[in-house]
Amino acid sequence: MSTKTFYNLPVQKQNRIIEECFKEFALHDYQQASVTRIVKKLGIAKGSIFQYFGSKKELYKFLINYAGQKKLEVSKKMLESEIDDFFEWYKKVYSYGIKFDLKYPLYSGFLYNVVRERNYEDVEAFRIDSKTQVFEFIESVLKEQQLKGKIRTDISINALAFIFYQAHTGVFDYLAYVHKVDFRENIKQGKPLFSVTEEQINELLDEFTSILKSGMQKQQQ
Amino acid sequence: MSTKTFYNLPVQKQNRIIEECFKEFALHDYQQASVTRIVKKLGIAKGSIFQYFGSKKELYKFLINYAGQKKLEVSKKMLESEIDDFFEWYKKVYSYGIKFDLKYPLYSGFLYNVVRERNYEDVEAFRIDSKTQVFEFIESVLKEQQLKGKIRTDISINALAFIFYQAHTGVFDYLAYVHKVDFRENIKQGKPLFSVTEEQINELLDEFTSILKSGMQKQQQ
DNA sequence: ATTTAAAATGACTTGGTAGTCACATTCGTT
DNA sequence: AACGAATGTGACTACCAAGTCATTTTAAAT
Repeated sequence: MSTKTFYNLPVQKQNRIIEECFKEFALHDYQQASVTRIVKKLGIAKGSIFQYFGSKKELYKFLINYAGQKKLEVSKKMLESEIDDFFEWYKKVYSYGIKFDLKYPLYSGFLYNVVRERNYEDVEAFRIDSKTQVFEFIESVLKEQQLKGKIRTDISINALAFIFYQAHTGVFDYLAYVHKVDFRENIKQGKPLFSVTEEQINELLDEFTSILKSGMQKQQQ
Repeated sequence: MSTKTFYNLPVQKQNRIIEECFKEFALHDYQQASVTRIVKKLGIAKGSIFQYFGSKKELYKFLINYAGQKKLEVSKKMLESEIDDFFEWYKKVYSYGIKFDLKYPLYSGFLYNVVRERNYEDVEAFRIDSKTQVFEFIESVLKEQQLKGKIRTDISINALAFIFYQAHTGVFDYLAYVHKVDFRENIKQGKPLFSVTEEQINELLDEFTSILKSGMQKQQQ
């Protein structure tokens, strides 16, 4: 299915449609998201959206690529930069993630859902793909750091990468929990997913980094 | 809705029904799980299941309580025991979780789904409840350990509790990832969720614990 | 103004769901 | 055996979903 017809649309209409789709898929998982509801809200015919994207599944893929592209744009420079101090770099990765959320709350909310999507029959495969990519990237960075002697050699990179991955996907849950934020409500109202100050973010990052760096155990004096 | 009629059934039939329900809800999330499919597989009338449990939602709640009860049974002694060495205790908590899985793979697989359920309108509330309970338990243990001087005082218990919670719910994902296990396939075939040796489990626990205990940073010699 | 191609439309099909309820069957008690 | 209560049944309702497609509308080209 080509999205030729869609791209012939006036850019403004394209954006309206995209926004509404993101909203629907940010508020519901794949299965519960309804194309019928999207077209009703947009006031366009049902046939149109299928003309533009072919099927619900292809629409979903389109949105993943679209949001992924935006995310890449924001974090590209950061990902390419040399890693001097690993933990400082790691903090930066986080804060970029949070900046992306502040800039594109809808895409961020959508990706939050994608990562947690568990609809095996239909779309689990895309999710696994993107997970593997992120995972392997983390692994490669950690291996490099281990070679440089920055990381203990008696723990498996696998386990470590997993902790990082978990922390990475879990940071939003943590913020939601601590600051009692209701993502869905904010998405509904077109607000940013959460409102935290730069300070609060840094505090959080310092804590997480410190735990991972030196452990939680009280040092003997 | 009372489950009186259900409990009047021969125990064997009760168990058959419960097993099939767990299977359905372990293989699908709340929304995609189908009562129609359950009754078809059981070869009983649709009306019966509604007579037993009232509604899909109440059936779901019943299953949560049922599996939760079983889990409690397995881990009760462990949870009540004095915490001598925290990290050893923590390892025990994990291994009990894994033992529960080996003993009751179906319930374990079901609870895996419950924790990840994101169907806000219907059942998210139960999930939040159980999450808060686990979370607060972890927090209380950590606070106690901090008072005993076993844990650094310069990191927030909140953040730490979150890492533990994440690790707790994530350990199955990790095992699935590392050992390339397909939970769903195993559930379908009535097998345990995964087959790992005691050794492999201990290795894993040692790694995770070690990272959390002393951090990932290479110590200066 | 006419022709033609592209785009928009929404009633319709197909297939799924949870839940209902009038009726049939079974079971325990007198 | 007869009665009455408890239990089992499955066709049925009401609903909503994705996707289709003959028809209409719009826009562009001649």
